[in-house]
Amino acid sequence: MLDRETAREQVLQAAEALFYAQGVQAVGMDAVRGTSGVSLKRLYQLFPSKEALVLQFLERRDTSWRQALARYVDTHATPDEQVLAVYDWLHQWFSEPDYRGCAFINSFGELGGISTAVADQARHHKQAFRDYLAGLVEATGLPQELADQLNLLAEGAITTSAITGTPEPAHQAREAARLLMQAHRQTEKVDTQDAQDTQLTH
Amino acid sequence: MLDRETAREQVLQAAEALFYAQGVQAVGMDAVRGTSGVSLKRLYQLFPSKEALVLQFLERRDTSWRQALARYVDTHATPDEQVLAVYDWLHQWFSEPDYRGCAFINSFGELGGISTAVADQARHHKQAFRDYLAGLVEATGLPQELADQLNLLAEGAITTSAITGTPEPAHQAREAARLLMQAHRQTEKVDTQDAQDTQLTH
DNA sequence: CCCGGGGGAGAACGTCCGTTCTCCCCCGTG
DNA sequence: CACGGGGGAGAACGGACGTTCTCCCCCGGG
Repeated sequence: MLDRETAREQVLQAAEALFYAQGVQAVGMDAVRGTSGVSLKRLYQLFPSKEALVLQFLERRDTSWRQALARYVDTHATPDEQVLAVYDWLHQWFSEPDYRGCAFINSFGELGGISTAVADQARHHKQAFRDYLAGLVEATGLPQELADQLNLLAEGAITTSAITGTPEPAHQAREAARLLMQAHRQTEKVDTQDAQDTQLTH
Repeated sequence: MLDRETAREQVLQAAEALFYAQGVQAVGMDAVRGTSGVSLKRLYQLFPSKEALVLQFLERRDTSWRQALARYVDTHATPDEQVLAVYDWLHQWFSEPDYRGCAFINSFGELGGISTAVADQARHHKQAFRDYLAGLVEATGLPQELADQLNLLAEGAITTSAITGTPEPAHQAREAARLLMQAHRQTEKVDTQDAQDTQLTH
C-alpha cells in the first residue's frame, strides 16, 4: 500500500496530466484511478469530490508554474534581462511536446461559467502573474503601465502558441517587449527634455 | 410550425448563447430545445448530432465576429486609425454585459484536446484574424512583424479582460499598439539615417 | 369527409459518470 | 493462530445526457 502523502501526490500528478491534456469534463474519475493507480475508495478519502480534486490541481499548478518562472528569471542579472527572460522561459514552456496552453485559461473557458471557484482560481493566478511582472518592471524604473502591456503580450503568446502549435509567439512577444521598453525610455527622455525646455524659456 | 430556415436560425442563436455562456459540455440538447423552442425531433433533422451543431455554432461565430470587426474598422479613414480602431472595437466587445472571452479559445481549451475539428476551427479563426491585422499593417507601410505583435496584444487583451472582468485591457493594448507603431517608425528612420550617414561619409 | 404525413411533446433507451457499497484479501496485533 | 480493520477491485446506484421512438394532433389534398 502507498503512504497517504505519496498516494495524494500520484493522484495529483495523474489529474494534472489528464485534465491538462483533455480538459476537465472529458476526464472521468475512473481515468484518474487508472493513471494514478490509486483505488476509487482511497481517491475519495483523499479528495471529497471531483470538484475538490480539480481545485487542488489548479492550486498546485499555480504555485509550481510561478515557481518555475521565478527560478528561471532569477538566473538573470539586470532588471531588463529579467523582463526579457520571462519570454525566454515562455518559449521553453511552449516547446514542451504536449503544451496545450494555460491550464487556467482552459479551465476558465470550460468551467468559469458554471463554477465560481474555478473562475476565482483563474483570477488569482493571473493576478499573481501580473503582480510578478509589476515587480520586475519596478526594478527597471520604467512606468507601471508597462507591466500591463507586458502582461498582455505574455497572455497573447500563451494562447496563440497553444492554438497555432508553434513556440514562435514567445519570440514575437519578446521583441515587442523590447521595443516597448525602448519606447517608454524614449518617452521619459522627451518628457524630461520638455521640462528642461520649459524651464529654459522662463 | 416554423420555416426550416428560421428554425435553424433560432437553434443556432440559442446554441450560441448557451454554449458561450456555460461552455459546450455543460449544455445539453434539452437546454438547446428549451431555449430555441425547436423540438428535439426537428433539431436532429437540422443537425445530425451535437458535434455538428457545435461546429456550425463556431463557423457562424467566426464570420459574424470578423464581419462586425471589419465593419467598425472600415469607418476609420487612415491606416493608423484603422489599426487602433481594432482595440476600440475590442473595448466595446469586452463591455458587453455577458462577455466571457473568445468562444474559440474557450472551445479550444474545452474540446481541442479531444476533437480535432474544434481545434481546426480555432486555428482557422485565429489565422483569419492575424491575416486581417496583417492587411491593416500593410496599409500603414510598417513592417509585417508588427502584425504578429498587434495580434498578441489583442489576444492577450481578450483573455485578460475575460478573466478579470473589466474592459480595461483593451485600452492598455491600444496604448501598447500605439507605442509599437511609433517604435517601428523610429527604427525605420534610424535605419534610413544610418544609410544616409554612410553615404555622406563616402 | 377521409386519409396520410409532418411535426410537437416528451417518454424511452443506452451509455457514461460521480459516488458509494460489497466482498475479499492482507497484515499487524494479542 | 485468531481476528479486526484498512485497502483493492470492481459492481452497483442514481442521475444526466445524446439520440431515437411513440403517440397524438393538425392540416392539406382528394
